[in-house]
Amino acid sequence: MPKNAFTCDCHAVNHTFVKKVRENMPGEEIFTAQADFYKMLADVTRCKLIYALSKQEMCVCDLANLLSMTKSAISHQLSKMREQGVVKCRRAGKEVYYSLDDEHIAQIFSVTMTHIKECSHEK
Amino acid sequence: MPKNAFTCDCHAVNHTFVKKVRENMPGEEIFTAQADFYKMLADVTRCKLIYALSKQEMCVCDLANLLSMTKSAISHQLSKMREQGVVKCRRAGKEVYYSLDDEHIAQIFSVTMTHIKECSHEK
DNA sequence: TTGACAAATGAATGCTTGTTCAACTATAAT
DNA sequence: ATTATAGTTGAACAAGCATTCATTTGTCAA
Repeated sequence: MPKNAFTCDCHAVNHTFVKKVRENMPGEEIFTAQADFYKMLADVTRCKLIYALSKQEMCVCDLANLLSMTKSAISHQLSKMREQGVVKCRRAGKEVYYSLDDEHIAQIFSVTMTHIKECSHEK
Repeated sequence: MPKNAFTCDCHAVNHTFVKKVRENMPGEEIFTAQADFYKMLADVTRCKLIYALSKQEMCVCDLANLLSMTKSAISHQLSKMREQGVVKCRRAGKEVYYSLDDEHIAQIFSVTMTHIKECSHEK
């Protein structure tokens, strides 16, 4: 059953505005990809991991030690990040070393850091 | 009870690496703020709202119509975004018009868009 | 090949969060 | 005042997700 036989439940719509915005609006896939990208960054643990790996290639043990977390928790997060192409890994004996696999991330990261610091000044 | 009497459950730790990274590592609050910021962007609906408002100031009705969603759903999201300082609003008669309240966001948004498009080319 | 340890994995658990529904407030028009 | 519509809000529900626990795989050393 189409919940939106009418596009919305209201009448005070400025169709000129809507049409104008809709004109060059990216498709659903773009927004989904965008949201997914931000989801990958939207967790304290993953933020710390990205920070750490931007400074130094490290193995799971190192990261677990650095963040005082279990290897399992770290490994779960790293595997998600690997799927998304955020980090890459190489095996060296028993250890697996992780590093960043995306130069854009560090860039976006630093812009955000600046933003955060500016905003905390304002308040 | 301290879950980490030992900092982690492993022995193969390169303490030089850990020490080096820990040295200038930002505090917990910074990472929390950062993750919270990304959380605000990590949703398809909010991405669309930010896109729309970056093009045109609009009221809840317009946005509900544009995205084919209920006013309630839109309003809930906008109120979260307002708390975070992402959007601001002004009342005009019965309608409430929303617009972006943070110039950094549009910037980060466009960097990400570029990133997304580049990555989709690679695959 | 056996033991030890790094890392990965699947299931389970508890917390977070987006949307819906229903009720409510605010404004304008009659 | 009453009615209609824009918008907000709180509770409830379902879906998603981070961590834990137990188990398994991979690699090295004895």
